[in-house]
Amino acid sequence: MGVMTTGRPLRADAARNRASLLAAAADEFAERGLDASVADIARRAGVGKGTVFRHFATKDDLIAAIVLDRVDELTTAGERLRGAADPGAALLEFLTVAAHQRQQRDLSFLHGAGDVDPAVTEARDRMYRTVDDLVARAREHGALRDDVTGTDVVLLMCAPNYVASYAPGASPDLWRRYLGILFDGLRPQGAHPLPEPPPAAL
Amino acid sequence: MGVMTTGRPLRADAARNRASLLAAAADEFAERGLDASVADIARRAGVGKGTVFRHFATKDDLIAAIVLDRVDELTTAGERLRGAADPGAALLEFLTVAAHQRQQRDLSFLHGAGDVDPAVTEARDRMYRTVDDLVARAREHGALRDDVTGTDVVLLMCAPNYVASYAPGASPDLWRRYLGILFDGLRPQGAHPLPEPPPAAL
DNA sequence: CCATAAACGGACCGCGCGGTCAACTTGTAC
DNA sequence: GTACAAGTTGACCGCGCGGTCCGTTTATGG
Repeated sequence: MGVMTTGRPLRADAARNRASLLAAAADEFAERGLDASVADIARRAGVGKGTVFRHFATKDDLIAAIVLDRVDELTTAGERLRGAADPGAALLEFLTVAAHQRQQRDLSFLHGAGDVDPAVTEARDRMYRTVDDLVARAREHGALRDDVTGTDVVLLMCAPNYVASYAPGASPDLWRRYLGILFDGLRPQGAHPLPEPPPAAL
Repeated sequence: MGVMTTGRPLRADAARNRASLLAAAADEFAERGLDASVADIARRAGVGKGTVFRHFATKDDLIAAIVLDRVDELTTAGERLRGAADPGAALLEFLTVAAHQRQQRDLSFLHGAGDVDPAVTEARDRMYRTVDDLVARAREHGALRDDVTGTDVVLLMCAPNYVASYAPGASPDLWRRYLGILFDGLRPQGAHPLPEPPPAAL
């Protein structure tokens, strides 16, 4: 079951509620993690709990809808950067955009969110291809060590956020620091051989 | 409330059960995450659910007990490496030990586990100091960029496991690959200045 | 052996969760 | 203005969780 297949257009108020709901859910998940309760999300959006399930058949579908949005944003950013003059800087910029998506304590659910909805799988694949592309260009340009793959980058993408999320009182921009360290590790200069082969494509 | 304060020594079978319980819980948490149910843990250990709570007043206390073990192991490893000839290699070895602690999907709960038990806080502080020491030595030895702190390393420690945990079918040693990349990012050669100041001590 | 305290086990409790539903409200097309 | 479909709502359900409790079993010191 996917994101409620809408036959005809939504009524005005329904569309508004759907939007508040998505926003509230994104905030709530960002603050409390994926365990945030549907009731809390509804309250935050100023609607009844029943309304949530009218728009999204399941909590997982709600998550899938948010993931879909985020992934599409990322893909768009990636495609915009495909033509950049400096492919190395473009890859760094892409990773910055990825990590910058709010303070999202971690967007692990980017991978997490099961494949309830084929639209999510498809969007995710598109994003993976975009990353592959950015990685290939950066490597050709000598800005990236030649033993890392697009899959590596996809996996590493969320790490700065994850790491920073464990420093309680720290700056909300702390992830930039760890992205800096990560990116230095991805540069070709002074790269040491890696002990394990790259993982298969996701 | 801490790990059950034991007045006198445990009965033989009780000690055995306590050990199975700790092992079963570690396995279960590693496989299913911290949401694994106490009932499942009890079943896996071959004891009744009541027995779990006889040994650990609370699920959080059980977690704390495991964390305490792991942290102490780490500290021991760190202290052993303090005297190593090559402080750079020693730091890498320490990070390897840290990530190697089983396939633990992530040992995030290392930070996570609230400060229910003062013994945990104390053990954690000891470990932090050990890391500070290893970091200082590595830096003095020119094996580590001079803008990263012990706190940075503590935060980064779990990243390789975290990253690898999102590659479903991959090698259980995949974390070594990402530890390699991370460590290259920590080397002084070709380090670019970091955009954010280091976080305060945890 | 036996007496006894220690340890065990599983039925039981209250809670909060995701999800349902039938009565009610409201936007909208004519 | 009105009729009706679309939308909303909160009480309600079943479930599985962490945690409790007491009748039963068992290790152990003398």
